[in-house]
Amino acid sequence: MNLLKSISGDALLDLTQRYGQSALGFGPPRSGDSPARCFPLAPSAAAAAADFLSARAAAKAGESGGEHTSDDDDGFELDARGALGKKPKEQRSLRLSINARERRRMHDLNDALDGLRAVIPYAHSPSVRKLSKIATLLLAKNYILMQAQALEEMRRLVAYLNQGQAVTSSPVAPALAPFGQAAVYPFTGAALASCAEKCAYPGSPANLFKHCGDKP
DNA sequence: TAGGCCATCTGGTCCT
DNA sequence: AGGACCAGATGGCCTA
Repeated sequence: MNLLKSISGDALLDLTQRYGQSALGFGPPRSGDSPARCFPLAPSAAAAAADFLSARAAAKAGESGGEHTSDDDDGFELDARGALGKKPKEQRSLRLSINARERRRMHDLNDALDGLRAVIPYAHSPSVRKLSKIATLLLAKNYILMQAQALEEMRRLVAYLNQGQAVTSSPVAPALAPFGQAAVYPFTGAALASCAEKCAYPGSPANLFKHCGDKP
């Protein structure tokens, strides 16, 4: 939490105002939260759940006449009933595969957000509601800014100590020497260029993780 | 009950 | 042509 106290800016203010302390891990658990809400489903389970939800939505739409179409919903039946003619089965299966792909894509996105939640400082507990998507992104942004600020302060401190060493030959400064500019600020100059080159993103999501080792 | 958050479907656009 | 990405629409669940 001390780290969070250092996070400044409108985003955090907004977060704390909108989510209260619960967003930062100190709020009471929300009794209504289902386990599925706090623990994202595994992809296979999520797909199964999605199929179940689709079927349920279709059933509901069928009985309520709602406009929200789904896999088994009115679109094709209307065509069959109406004057537009029946849609070919190929179009139907194409639509289903597109839906499945989009679902998978969104699950991947959610997995990535979960990964982000895992590394930003807030209480990770089953009794604490997980951060919303927007809260996760805003908190992550501020956390990054805070870390950059801390690095900058560290760099200044090391520079100061090294300066003192030049004058007094203090034994402390040599010990800190390995943590000099390049080591403390690894994302500048050649290091940054090297990283950018290694982690280049040549257009395919699969390539994004090739060098970084976060994903297969 | 209103509002927030979310999952899903869908059609459009861009890229490979 | 097929896949990725995006934004809008819709409905469900939950909390205040």
